[in-house]
Amino acid sequence: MSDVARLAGVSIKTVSRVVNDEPAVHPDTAERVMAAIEQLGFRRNLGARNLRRGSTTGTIGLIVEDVGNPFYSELNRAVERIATSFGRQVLTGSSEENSDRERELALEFCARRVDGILIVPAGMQHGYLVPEMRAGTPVVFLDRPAGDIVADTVLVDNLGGTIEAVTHLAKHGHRRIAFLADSPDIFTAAERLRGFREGCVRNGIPYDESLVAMGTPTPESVGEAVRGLLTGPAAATAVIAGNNRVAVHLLRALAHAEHRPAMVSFDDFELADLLDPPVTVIAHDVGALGRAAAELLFARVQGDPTAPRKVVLPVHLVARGSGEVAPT
Amino acid sequence: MSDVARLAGVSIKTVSRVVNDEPAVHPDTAERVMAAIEQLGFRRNLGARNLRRGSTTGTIGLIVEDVGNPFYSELNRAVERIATSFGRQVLTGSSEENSDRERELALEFCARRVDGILIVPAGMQHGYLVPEMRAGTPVVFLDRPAGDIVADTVLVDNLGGTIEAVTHLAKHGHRRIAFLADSPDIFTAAERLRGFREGCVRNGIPYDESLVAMGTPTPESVGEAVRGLLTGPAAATAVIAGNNRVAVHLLRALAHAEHRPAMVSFDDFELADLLDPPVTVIAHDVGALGRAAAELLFARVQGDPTAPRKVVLPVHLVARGSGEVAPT
DNA sequence: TGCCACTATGACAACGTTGTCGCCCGGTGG
DNA sequence: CCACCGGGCGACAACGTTGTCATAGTGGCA
Repeated sequence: MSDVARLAGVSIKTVSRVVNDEPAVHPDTAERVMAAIEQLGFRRNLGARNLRRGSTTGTIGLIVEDVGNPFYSELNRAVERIATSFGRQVLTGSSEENSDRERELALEFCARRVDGILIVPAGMQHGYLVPEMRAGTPVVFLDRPAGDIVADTVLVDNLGGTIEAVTHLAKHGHRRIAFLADSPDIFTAAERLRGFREGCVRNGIPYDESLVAMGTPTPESVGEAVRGLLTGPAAATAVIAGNNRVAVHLLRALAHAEHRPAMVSFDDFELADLLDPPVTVIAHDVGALGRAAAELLFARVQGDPTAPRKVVLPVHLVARGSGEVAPT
Repeated sequence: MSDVARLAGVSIKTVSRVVNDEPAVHPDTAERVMAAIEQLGFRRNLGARNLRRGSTTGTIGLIVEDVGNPFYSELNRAVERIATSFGRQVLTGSSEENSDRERELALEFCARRVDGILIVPAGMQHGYLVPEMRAGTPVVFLDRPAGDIVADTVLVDNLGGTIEAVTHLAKHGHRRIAFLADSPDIFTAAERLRGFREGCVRNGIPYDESLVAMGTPTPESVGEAVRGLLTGPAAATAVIAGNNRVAVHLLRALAHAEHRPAMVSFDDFELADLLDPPVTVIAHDVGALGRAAAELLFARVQGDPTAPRKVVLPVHLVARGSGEVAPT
């Protein structure tokens, strides 16, 4: 900036005025300064600017499990849209379902003085965020709640959705329904399991623990669960996949099975409608999840002082075929 | 920091020493400072630190067309992995295939003094980056080349892959092959079209422009193209989808068709193997693309002074069924 | 003519850090 | 006893900006 000032024959303050479109600069001077800026390829240092002004940095942090997972990338996109509309940029990070990594990312974002943080928590302990929140960094949890602190949260109706899935299958005559999901350490999986039990109760189906398989979904783990739960005389006639990852592995495991169970997947996913049979899903609007959380965050950034809110977004069953077959 | 210093009864420089693990601090003093830091919830301001040290900011920028597109989110993930291994964080942005937006994002990243930029360009003019690059911000283009400047670039073999797709279909007896792709303004689409023509030539198939439909893929545009190209007496017996978006729309448009053409998709996509018939694709390793670009970027960040490199990654055909049917 | 208002500009401090340098003190060797 | 050394610490400047205030010049008006 001082180079520009020297070249234009003005003080550095005048350069500052020009780059900030402040009035009270003579047009001729402004032009000379612009020319110098152009010639030197000057671009103002936003870091220094933010430091001096003590204002917001114009960035927010987003922590998800895996930015490469279509579910989270759609979330990312929705968040980015809102952030852009508020003139902010997004720092993203993948926690990889590791609470240490989550913490590391969150604290680094705080050190960068992001204006706020959106977080799909991996861990259950968030006391580490208390000082940061008290220091004025708003935090909104999405898809899963905070572990041990009170904070803004946006969730989907995991419980209701899974009850609906069970009821749907029961309506089509199924009494032996298997439930495959991610590790119960993950809030959404635990909640959906709760919905599964409740759904069984409501439909007069005895809850059978041996039809439940939970754990980090891999092709192998899901394949093994399929062999265990869906074969033999006591085999389940229907299966609920607890999230989109499980569903994909499940579909692959079932691809070459002689007879396939009825199936409902929690989470919609691309091409579900084009499979044979098309997959019935409990769909929720991932974009809406991201938007709601981001809008809540920006309300906080702009000083909304109301008590922490908890928003639960609705889900709905999309019947496509895989869930509407009778037990064999 | 001065609050911490006051509370601990030391100078602010000593606090700085403690947070930086500098030697020459008495253990007792360090402990007092740590306690004060804990009590006040102090976290050092990375912006101020970077300003003072004049060092790198520990961030890189990534500009893609749409962070929500599975292709780009996988890229994002690969880039993030490398960035993490170099201790950097990633600022992401979606250009939405708009060159003004691309430029805006890139320049804002520069204003934030990112250590480097990875960009899937939307536009063809990149002169605006020259001052930034000269000022020391390395830029690596990926998936598509820079428009009018010389810069590091990592691409995939669009030409060879499409030739391979045509050859594969020709080998199965097809002579009337349709080509559906994104707008020819997009490098990859143009290049794949070139491969399509070259593939026709090499296989002794007359290139028929009326079998080519290009443009931003929407369900409607692809549906219309399908009606035009794949029906009637002169209908194509096979079709090549120019990218994953086109492929998905194409599959949906074909879902209820009475007889379906043979099909090959450029870009692999999730569940392609589970469709009926499974979709034959020209696959390339998106993760490798992201890794190669990010590694090249960090080599530049660390001062690699060699001439700009151009890397072309190989692609390979994965035969799954949809491309191995004879013309009807 | 004298004064005021206003425009255009610059000097300087400050944002929160860290690099440089120098000071004080206790111990060590001559 | 003194010179010297090194450990521990603080004062100060500087990074690149911008807010505050001061100043010089200009034109208008009584």
